[in-house]
Amino acid sequence: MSDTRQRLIDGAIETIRRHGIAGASTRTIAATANVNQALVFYHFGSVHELLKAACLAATEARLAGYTEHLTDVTDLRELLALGRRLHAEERALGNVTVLGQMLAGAQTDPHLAEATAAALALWVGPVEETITRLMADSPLAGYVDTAGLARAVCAGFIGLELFEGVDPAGADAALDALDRLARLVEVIDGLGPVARRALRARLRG
Amino acid sequence: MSDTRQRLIDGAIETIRRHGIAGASTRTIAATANVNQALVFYHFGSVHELLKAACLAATEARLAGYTEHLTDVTDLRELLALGRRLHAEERALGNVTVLGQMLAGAQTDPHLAEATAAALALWVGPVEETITRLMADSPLAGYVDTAGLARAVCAGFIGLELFEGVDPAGADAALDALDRLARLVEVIDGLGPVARRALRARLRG
DNA sequence: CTGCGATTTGAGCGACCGCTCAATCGGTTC
DNA sequence: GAACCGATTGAGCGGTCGCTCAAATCGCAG
Repeated sequence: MSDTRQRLIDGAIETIRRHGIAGASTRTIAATANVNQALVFYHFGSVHELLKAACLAATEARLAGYTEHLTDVTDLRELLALGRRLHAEERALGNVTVLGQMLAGAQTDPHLAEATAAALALWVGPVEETITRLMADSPLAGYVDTAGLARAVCAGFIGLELFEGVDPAGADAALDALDRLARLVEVIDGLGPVARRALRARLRG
Repeated sequence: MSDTRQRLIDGAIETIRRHGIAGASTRTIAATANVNQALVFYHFGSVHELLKAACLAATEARLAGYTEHLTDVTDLRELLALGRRLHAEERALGNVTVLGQMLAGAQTDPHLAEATAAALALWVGPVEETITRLMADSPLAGYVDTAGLARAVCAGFIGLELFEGVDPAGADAALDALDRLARLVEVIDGLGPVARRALRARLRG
């Protein structure tokens, strides 16, 4: 891996964090990376390819210290707290969430859509595994599709990250509310055998 | 209200839907509206002001047939189904969700952030009222902050709308999972007095 | 040192951006 | 008809965009 390539990717990530996808031009990226602007095209061919590589790298870096912690999670509230901590770190570090910018751009840019789908899969996969594991001995197992639930959780976090940029207090209140709901599920999981049977019957009926 | 003003706003909304916020230039907007480009600045002063007006108008139009239906909603699943229907209509109509684009842009553009906050408030308010009403006689009343819950719901929908542009099947699975969860809450709300007391005690403990 | 391929550089092309401006138009008033 | 005024027009300014290109520079094999 060329040194210049890596510096361009790092510069692109930082530029997206500071100015959003729309503000990530080849000139600002190159300036941030302390590299000649024409090298973007020598190494990546187009600004799209650089952005794709940068977005994937940003997602991988973001998830690097996250996926391994997922295996330690023992209940839903911990999963939520882990996401919340990561979310706060991301916010403190770089202001703008890269995945949110990618998703918004992906709505109209096929190049970005491809990279975004790949980045999302990197995130959704481990979350789904964790949720499946957590729900294994819950009365809700088999009742809620874990794949759908994982996507709902991830989508919710992305929405909240975007929310945070406009109404930080509201986003915090939303996270508190979700924490309460997670506790509710925890309580349900702690039900005795009689109550479990009753609940499952009600859910089926 | 000048006819030209309204046509520019409509053109701006359509342009954002088709090309995203980043692709909504004064020239494309004016062309879509069949209006001279310079009139953007005569009527709105700047492209920012036009986008602000357009985003607010889009949100109002979106909520027009929605808020009134909220008063008919009698349980959480209906609220979800209503959001889902609106979401599908939006997608069928214009490809790109305007609020999602606004939120993404608002992360780095203060002008847009102001308008986005206003638009969000238009949406969150009625949802919060509805949720508060629905939860009034639930065992969960007072346990979950309705303001936070409303924001979580709205943020989740925005995340899902963005998700839909990249992975439609995944977004659908997520909505199905949320529907199941809503049904769970419904079951909880239908608990008898003994079970309610037991649940509340567990939630407190 | 010479030659050569890989890398880097600065300049610049055409296209589009937000925005300005003098000129023009159309309706109202005297 | 003349004077007036809000609305509209087309041209164009300065600036940034993605991208190209010939020339310069570098590390290395012969």
